[in-house]
Amino acid sequence: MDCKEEETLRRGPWLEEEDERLVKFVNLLGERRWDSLARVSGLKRSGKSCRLRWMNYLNPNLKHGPISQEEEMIILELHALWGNKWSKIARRLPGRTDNEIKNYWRTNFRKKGEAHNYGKHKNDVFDGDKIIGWRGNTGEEVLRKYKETETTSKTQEHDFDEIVNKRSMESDKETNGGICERESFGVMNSPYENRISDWISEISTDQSEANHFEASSSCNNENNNKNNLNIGSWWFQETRDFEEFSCSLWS
DNA sequence: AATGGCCCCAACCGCCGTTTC
DNA sequence: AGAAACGGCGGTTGGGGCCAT
Repeated sequence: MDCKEEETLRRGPWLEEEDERLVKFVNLLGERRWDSLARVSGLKRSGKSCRLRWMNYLNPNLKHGPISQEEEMIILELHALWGNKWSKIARRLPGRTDNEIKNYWRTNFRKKGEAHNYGKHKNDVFDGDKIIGWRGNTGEEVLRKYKETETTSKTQEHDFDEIVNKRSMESDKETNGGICERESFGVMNSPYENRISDWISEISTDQSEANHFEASSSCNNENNNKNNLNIGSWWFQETRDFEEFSCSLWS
């Protein structure tokens, strides 16, 4: 990225239309090569900025809303165990980001002292130094909830990885427009997330329509027909101007 | 109503490890 | 093998909103 380009990079809060564009391109290109994605999308943002926006806000796998008591407990326990390993802690909390946990920790515990809130709740029950009841939960309940979360986390990671791997293996015979149905994990609920979900559906529809158009307009060419059934190929094997294509998505 | 202080959180920064060429 | 690009991570900052005065 040259100096001239750097000068024109946008910073600060993301606009809704930028979000929309980023979602479209992440779903087309995948969550990787962020610098390239930033370039071809026409977004005047750095690759890092795009990645961060996706990872911390736009990713439909994210859970928005307040941290639950169980999550808070897990954060406390894991922070005691691992320290400021926010990403490591985040992996144990499905749908939460390292940034979110970091902010939550700083807001709720750092100033007050890590153990300050731990044991101050009216429902916390102690046996000497050991907490045996946490905010109305028995020790067994807390442990069970933690283990459930751990299992859910692993299951979701596994399910998603499996889909990604499957998609990777099937890349030569793609039939679903390259869109990974993340909402199938049941973690989309806010209006904004629903909106994003709509965008994703739009892309899928756009691709299907485009695919159909290409298939019908080039019926004289058998090879083209084969390629046109492959949506991933349709987007990228053609020698079309990607910038031009990106502008059409932006409008 | 104005304002100052505080809180929250999105976004940025810089460093470092990993991957790619 | 080495350099460059990329991606991940933890720390920091800045702005908007809320609340007390």
